[in-house]
This record gives sequence, structure tokens and C-alpha cells, in this order.
Amino acid sequence: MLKYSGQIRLLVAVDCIILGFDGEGYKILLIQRGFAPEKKKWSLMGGFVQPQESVDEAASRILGELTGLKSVYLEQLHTFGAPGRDPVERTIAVAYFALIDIQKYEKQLSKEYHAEWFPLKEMPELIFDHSQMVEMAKNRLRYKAALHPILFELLPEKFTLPQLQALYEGLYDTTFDKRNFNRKLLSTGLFVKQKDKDKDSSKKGAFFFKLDQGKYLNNFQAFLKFIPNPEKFLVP
Amino acid sequence: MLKYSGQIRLLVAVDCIILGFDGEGYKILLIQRGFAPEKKKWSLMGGFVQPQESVDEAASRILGELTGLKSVYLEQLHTFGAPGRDPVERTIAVAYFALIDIQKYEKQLSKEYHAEWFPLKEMPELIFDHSQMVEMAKNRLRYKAALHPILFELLPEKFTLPQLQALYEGLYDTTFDKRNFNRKLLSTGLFVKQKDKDKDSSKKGAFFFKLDQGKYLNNFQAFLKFIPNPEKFLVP
DNA sequence: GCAAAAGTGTTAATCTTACACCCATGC
DNA sequence: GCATGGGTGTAAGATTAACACTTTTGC
Repeated sequence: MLKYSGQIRLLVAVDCIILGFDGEGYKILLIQRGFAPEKKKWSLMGGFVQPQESVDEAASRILGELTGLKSVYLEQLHTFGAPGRDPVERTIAVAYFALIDIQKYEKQLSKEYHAEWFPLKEMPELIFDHSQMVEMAKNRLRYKAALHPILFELLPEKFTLPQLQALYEGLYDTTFDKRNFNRKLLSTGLFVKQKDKDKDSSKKGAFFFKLDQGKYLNNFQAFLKFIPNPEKFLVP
Repeated sequence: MLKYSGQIRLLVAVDCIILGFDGEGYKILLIQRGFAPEKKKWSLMGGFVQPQESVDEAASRILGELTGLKSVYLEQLHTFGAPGRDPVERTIAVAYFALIDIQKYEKQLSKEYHAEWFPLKEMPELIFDHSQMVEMAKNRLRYKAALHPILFELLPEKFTLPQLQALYEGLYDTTFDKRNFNRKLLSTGLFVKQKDKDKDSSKKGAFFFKLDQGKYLNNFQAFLKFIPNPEKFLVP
């Protein structure tokens, strides 16, 4: 089935930037590369696109192999195609980023790949152009989260307002006024207050909220200003 | 230099969505495919990534071959990788979109490809998944133009406020109040009023403006709300 | 002199921000 | 009883949106 003669064919890989939140801060899931070159160095989880699967399917498959997760938020980020980016052989990398709730899935991580969660701020040096991919994923997430309710992909079903605020503050590495923050978030109407409280992180306890799933799915495209002064934080 | 054994290699193509504005409306530059399958059907300008060039370079090269243009706004859009998208042979397509000022460059179009500008709203059926690519490019442009001063890539050096308004109204297929529109745009401080007027499109004539290049380059990332109620128009 | 398009200000409503105190509880 | 973190309201300022008339000039 090779019919465009005279053209070269290239390896096409998928690399996944897997970001998580554990209630404390952002983490990234990395694997220790098991083969040369750069053996033992840390790397994004990746793999080659197979003959019968789409690139999107390859990304899902690779994410599933590492974490056992299906139906995780997964979005194509960017394609990296410099000729020398993989020294072994020219490879085009399509980068995807995934958002997962670490607490929910921690135990499902495959042992096979020596995967480890790193605090995003203490990420080790990565192979090839993977650091650049992570940087781009961070920017994309900041951009998107300023406008769309995407960060809920990182939270458990039930969450508290202080947790939510920590999630936003961690992403933008800043602090927000909790009165204004709560008012803005609640005004979206996306949340349903629960009767029970999270008593783990304070004496008084903070009420749990759940997403109103119907509104969430219908309002994802809603263009909301979740953070003040977005221009300070965003890179287009 | 084939060292990742056992993996298949794929054709990697670049397809360019070339959008222009001619003072009247948005246009898209298409070529008539010169070979089977789908010969004579309309198509985006594309080509294969060559051994020594990056994917970005391939996009620039392909754009240059068709239009003779260098230093045009060109941004990677998305990678399309379904197995059957090109019936001839499996090909991964990295789509880019370009913005150009038609009036400036009209005459440089290469004859070689039977290229033609179509009003974006009267675009013919395209081969493969190219229509989907165009749809995505439109959404991306709408999204980006609502927040960043990107549409100036479509205008000549000197432009008038009514032209600018037509540019925005055309993109969102709506109308804006000209008092509010002018005030909002001018409040960005990105424009320098000229002494001369454009007398072609009205009797009274409209003053020309130029971009303040310094501010434009420094403020591109500025996060401005160029259109009211963006949530009505945007798809994330 | 009139048709056609350019240009210009004000007001009301809404949204955003800054800011400080009380509440509930575990220890 | 006190330390810790959760929860709430208001007022001033800024921004946005709605709205109509005058100006210029080519014909």
C-alpha cells in the first residue's frame, strides 16, 4: 500500500503529558526510560502509532497501558517535528496532555514502566524535547482553565471550595481572595452543594460540592473568566 | 538510520489553511488537485515533510511554493491521523493555518497549482478531511481573535476603523455597534492615527490608522476582550 | 440638496475588586 | 479557651452596553 512514491516515511510517536492533582499540588507522571540512549533518564510516556489505529487512539492506548485508565481527559497539544529531536531516528511526536485525579487512580499505575509522580515544580530533566512539551502543556492548561471549567477533571467527584481554590492558585502560582473566588465560581451555577463536609483538612470542616453534570457538559464551552487579570498569567 | 525496529513508518504531510481578507470578506486559497484520486477536486495546499526539514519548515516551504510569500503568519493547528483519511496510503497530516492580506499579495500566486481564492462561505467541497480542517481553523481564529490582536495579519499596513469593523464582523458573522467597537479597539493603544484618509469607500472618507509595531509585538499576548459576549461565538 | 458613510458622548447597569469579621470545631 | 481554617457582605470604581445625532462630501 505504498503509493506516494519517492516520499520518505517517518516514525510517528505519541507522547503523553499526564498531569494530576492530589489535593496538595500539581504532579506529573514520568517513566524511567528502559533502553539506550538516555537509559534511566526520565521521560514522558510515549509510544509509536500502530498501523490500524488513529493518532488519538494511540494516545488513549498509551495512557491506558501506563495507568490502566479509560475515559480520562485527553487533548492533543502540539506536534513536534524537528529533524534531530530523537537522536536514534527521525520521529515526529504528537504530544497529548491528560488530566487525572491522582487520589482516585494512584493504585492502578503499571509497575512495568517505573512510573513515578513528580511535583510539577520539581520535575527532573527530561529526555529529548520533552521539557518543552511540558512547558507548552502548562501554558495550554493555564490558558484553558482561565476560560473553561476544565480543572474539575483533576478533582474527585466531591470537592470543597478551599480545594478548588488551591487548584487554581497552584496552577497560576498566586493567591486569590477567597470571597471573590467563591462568589465567581458559584455564580457559574455549575456546583451543587452537598450536605456533608470534609472534616479532614480543618476543624470546622468545609462543605462538599459536586459538579452539576448536565450543566458542566453543556457549559464547558461557556467562556467564563475564572481568574482575574488573565493577561498576567497567560501565554497564547 | 532505521533503528527503532519493528515499527512502521508513515507519510507525514502538511496541509495549509490559507485565509485571507480582501476588504470585503474572508477568502480561502484552494488548489485543484492535479492527480488521482479526487483529481480536479478542490483541496488545501499540502505536501510531504522532507528528510532534512522540520514540520514547521515544511509548512513554510509549502506556503512559499504556492504564494511566494515569506514571513506570513503561520500557526500549527492540529494533527489529523485517522488511518483512512487518505485513501491512497496512510498519511498523518499536520494542519497549519496562515493569515494573509490578499490585496498585498494577490499577484504573486503561483500559476502552477491552479490556485483560486474562494469566499469562505462559498467554499466548495474539499477532498479527504480538509473541510474538517477548515472548520477547525475558523474556530481557532475566532477564539484567538476574541482575545488577541491577531486579525491585523489580514490587513494592509494602513487601514480604517470601518475596515477593521468589517473584519471582525465578518469573522463572527454578526454586527457590532460602531461607537463601542471603535472605543474598545482604540483603548488598546495599539493604533496610530494617520493624517490621510481612505476616500475609496465613502464620500466623507475614513482616517487611516497604522499599528504601533512596538506595542503590537509586546502586547500580542495581552489578553483583551475584543468582542462582546465571546461565549456566544467561541468553540474551545 | 441629498444620499451615504464617518465620527462622536452620555447614561444606566453590570461586573470587579478590595477589604474584615464571625463561625465552628478539635485540641 | 484558643488556634485553625471556613464562611460571608458591602461599597467604590471600572467596565460594558445601549442608544441618536451631526459631519463631510460626491453626485
